[in-house]
Amino acid sequence: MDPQIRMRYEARARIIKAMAHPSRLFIVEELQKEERCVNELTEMIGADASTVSKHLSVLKNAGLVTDEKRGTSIFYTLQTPCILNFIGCVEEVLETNVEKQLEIVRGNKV
Amino acid sequence: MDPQIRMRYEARARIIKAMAHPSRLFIVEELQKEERCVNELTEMIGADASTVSKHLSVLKNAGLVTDEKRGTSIFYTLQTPCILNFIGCVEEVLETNVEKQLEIVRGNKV
DNA sequence: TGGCTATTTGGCTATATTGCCAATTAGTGG
DNA sequence: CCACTAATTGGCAATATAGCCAAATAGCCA
Repeated sequence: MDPQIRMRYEARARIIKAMAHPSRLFIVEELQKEERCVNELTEMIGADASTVSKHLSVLKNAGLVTDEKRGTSIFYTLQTPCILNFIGCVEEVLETNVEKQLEIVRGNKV
Repeated sequence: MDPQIRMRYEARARIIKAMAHPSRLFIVEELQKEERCVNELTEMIGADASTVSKHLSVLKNAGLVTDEKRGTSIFYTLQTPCILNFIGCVEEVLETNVEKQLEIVRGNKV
């Protein structure tokens, strides 16, 4: 593959990889509703604060969220409204997979 | 986080993770145009055939592609047309990121 | 059957990711 | 200034991923 083309795919993959984790996916969806500070997200997720902080930094480095300090808290905001389509498509895939399994269980494919 | 909710996010993350690799992203986009056999994809990507085969199995396990044997070749087909939105959103993020960098370089933020 | 091509699998190493703890930084209020 | 809370960073161990080679499998055709 041409190096320039490869770089293009690497850039895209980096963005996608930033979302490829349950907690980060949760954060993205939660921030879709409203901005949240690290503490709130930490409680919701139920992991160590440092873990959540690192997840947030991954999302931030990918350009998916931005942060703003207010008082002692840092609030994170989603930067990409189109993520909605993203999740929608993923759900579609999941549904299709389950349907396929159902077919197998029912024996329609045999 | 509630275990059931967590499982939901884990399922979604698995799908997304399947796409979070340059070569697999390339494959997905290529299959959007037309079905391809392993050999064709291997030549396009320029990696070892076994590597490409493993990437394809990741995509297959995620339910993103299906395979069909014809002759000695195995053709892979994309199962999820909505992936288009996916990539579109990722591109949007990339563009926004570059724009932000541009602003920083130009000093508009200072 | 034997040789050929296409593909997958096993095995291995190198690298990346995750998540916790401990320590640090930074703002806030008494 | 001190104590307190919020958040990040460094470090470490466990686990996962990637990609190559070698070997196995499978279909095709002479």
